[in-house]
Amino acid sequence: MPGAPIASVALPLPLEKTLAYRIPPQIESGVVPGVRVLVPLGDSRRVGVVVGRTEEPPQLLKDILAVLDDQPLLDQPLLDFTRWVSEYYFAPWGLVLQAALPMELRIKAVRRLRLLPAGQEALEHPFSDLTPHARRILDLLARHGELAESRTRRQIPQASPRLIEELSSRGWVETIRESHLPQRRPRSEEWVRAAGDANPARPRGAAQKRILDLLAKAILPVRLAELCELAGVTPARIRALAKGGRILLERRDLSREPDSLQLPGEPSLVLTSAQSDAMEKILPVLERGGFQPFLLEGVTGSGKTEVYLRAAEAARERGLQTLYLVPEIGLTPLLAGELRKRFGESLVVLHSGLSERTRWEGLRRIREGRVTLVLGTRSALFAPLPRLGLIVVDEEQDPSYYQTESPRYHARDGALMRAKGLRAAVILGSATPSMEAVAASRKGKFEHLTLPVRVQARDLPEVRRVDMREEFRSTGTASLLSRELAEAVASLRQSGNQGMLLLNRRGYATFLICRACGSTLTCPSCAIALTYHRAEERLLCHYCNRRRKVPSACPQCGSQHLHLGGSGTERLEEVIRHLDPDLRVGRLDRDSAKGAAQARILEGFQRQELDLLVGTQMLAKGHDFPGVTLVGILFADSLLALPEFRAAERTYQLLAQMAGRAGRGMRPGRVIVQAYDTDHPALIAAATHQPEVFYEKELRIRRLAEYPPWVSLLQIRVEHRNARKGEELASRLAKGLRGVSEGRFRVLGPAPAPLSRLKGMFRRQILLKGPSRRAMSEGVRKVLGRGASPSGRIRRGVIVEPDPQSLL
DNA sequence: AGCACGCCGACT
DNA sequence: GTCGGCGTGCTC
Repeated sequence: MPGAPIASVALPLPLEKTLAYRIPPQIESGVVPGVRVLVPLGDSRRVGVVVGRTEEPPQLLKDILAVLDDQPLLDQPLLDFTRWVSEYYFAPWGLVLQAALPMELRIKAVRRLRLLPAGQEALEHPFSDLTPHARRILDLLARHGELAESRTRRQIPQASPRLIEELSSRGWVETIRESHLPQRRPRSEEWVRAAGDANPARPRGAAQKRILDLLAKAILPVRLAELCELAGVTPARIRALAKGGRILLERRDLSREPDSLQLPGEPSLVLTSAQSDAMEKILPVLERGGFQPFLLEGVTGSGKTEVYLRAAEAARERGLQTLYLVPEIGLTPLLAGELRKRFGESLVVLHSGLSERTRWEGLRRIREGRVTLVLGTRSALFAPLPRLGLIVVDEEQDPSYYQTESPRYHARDGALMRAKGLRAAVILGSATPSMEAVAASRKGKFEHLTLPVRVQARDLPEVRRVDMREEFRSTGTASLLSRELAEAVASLRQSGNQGMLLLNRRGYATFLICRACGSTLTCPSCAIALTYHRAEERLLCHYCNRRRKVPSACPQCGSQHLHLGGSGTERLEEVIRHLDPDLRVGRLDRDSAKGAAQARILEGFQRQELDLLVGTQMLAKGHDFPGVTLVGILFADSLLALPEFRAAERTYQLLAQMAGRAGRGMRPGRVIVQAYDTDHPALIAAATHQPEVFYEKELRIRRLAEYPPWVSLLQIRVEHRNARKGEELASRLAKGLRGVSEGRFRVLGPAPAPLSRLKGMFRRQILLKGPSRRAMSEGVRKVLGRGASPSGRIRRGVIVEPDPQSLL
């Protein structure tokens, strides 16, 4: 059959290549790039995305079974962008597409089991040689007739694939394969609005208050799902409120969604002169179009958000859409409210916490083209906006823009690339920019915009460094809190001020050591000390989450003299309670702030029901707390001990952010930084509010040590259950890479990773360093890619990370 | 990813 | 002697 058209289809599997399928004539017109198709693969069916057409047929091809969309889900530029991400980050194209269209590529392959007559007989026959497990399975199937394999396994855990295979080969049961495509054609959705009640009833409970507050802030009606999301409540809660008549629920027919209303915004704020200057740089770029990145540097409270919003409004006036990326959406309910006010229904919020349905709905609205602004986290980078003219990346230095699991990508770098392809503008905003952004603006690649002062000219807090070596020498004790910090905490209550203490380790004690033999309790599957959590009374591994009881004697030598060493937030909380039993203390870390608890703690603090909040770096993010006048940072230099080239940068950023939390109200703030290495540039710069001092020094260090932004890095990590085999593989790869490097890059290692074993896997790493990213990628492709493994299969246990964010 | 195939160690 | 681990190849 010559001349039959052939489509290239990317499947959400770890495949290096796309697969080719014949296009049956009946569906030919529908098979265009960007639509999903159902295709046969092996003996199952999969959903893939058509990425193009090919000519030469390899040989026997299968037919596309069905086209699943009337319209492409991705236009050509977006498709091109996903291909770039796939190539740059060594991630299978299909997996990148799946990240761009979450869930929609998944097809449920279900295996059902059915009892055959022979099986029925075997069951009834008294002398059949049925094992007890087999009998239970057949019995179950006899009762149900037919059952999904997963349900069978849930009821009878022994129903292994092997056993089922055996039952099937004996002709007792039959396995039937089915493929379910998720059906989703939502016809309507529910919206919530505040009842225009003259005398609104008082809210009962925190949840109700949150809901009503959010509604009041939003002014316009809000999607039910979105409100649930923002308030952290279930729809049932909101429905209950609606029953009471305090809010109104309305169902909207989606096929007739009204054009977005544009309400007059608030009387426009007067911009500071720095904000106006920034706008004057940005507006002409939006006017004439073309790729142009800006680095908008401004401390917390300097008004970056207003610049983003004005730029987005300007883009809207020119018929362009804006993508607004934030590190975490949970921290920005106020932002969402503000955007809703100014963009009304032309705003879509996208993030990974949304239900599948809500997200699908958001994507559908985006594709329809009436959306002018998308607010979202990392994965919103792939929002299918057809007229994207501006991308905002707020807090561009935030590590959560990097996705640590396949497909690995950096949303900030991706944003720059996507904008380049579309000839759009990018605003990267930060109070504490990444070294990369600073270097790029020095080189003139980014236009540097600065918002130097806080709005309303509030003073920066005084930052005091306390040398804990000195403290130990003078007091003779190793206390968690220096005298100065302890006093400051103790005086909080009478002054009516609030404080925050940052200690970047959760749990009670960071290790359990045997006084007799000196061994520390480590996780059996990770090369890491177990942390003692007092609330749970368990030892916890912070990497694999394994937990175990606290042994009463040392497993090594049997001694009972076990000592809890190192302090985490749990112990800090205890120390404070001891210091001042009347102080109202809250704790914010991953243990205390699971789910809705986080909002509750933050709210309690905001309402001044707590005097002091202790916690991990979760404290550094989040809302404004005007009552905070004291910020304490314990072990401020602890990150610096890590073998990480970004340690100083992260330390500086954390300290500067924390310092920004103090004194945001009218009262002056005070920051106490406790450390051993108080003279480190990161600490000095943060203490003296002189970012340029830090950046200058750090840039110099990075140049000497040959680290980004001066050179590019590419990390290859080999993970293997067997240490020896992992090492062999890593050595082979390193050798291969040296063979192809031709002096264009250096190959360091293989060496054991600093975290040498995690979840039972031994980890080794190879680091490539060089001026050209492309040269390194080519080298890797030569050694790992199609040439090395003709199958196009991606090697298991070999993780390629371009521009690694962390070398642990 | 899931699945089949083929190769070596520790059990009936 | 086989069961079953693991490494490798393949899916259009």
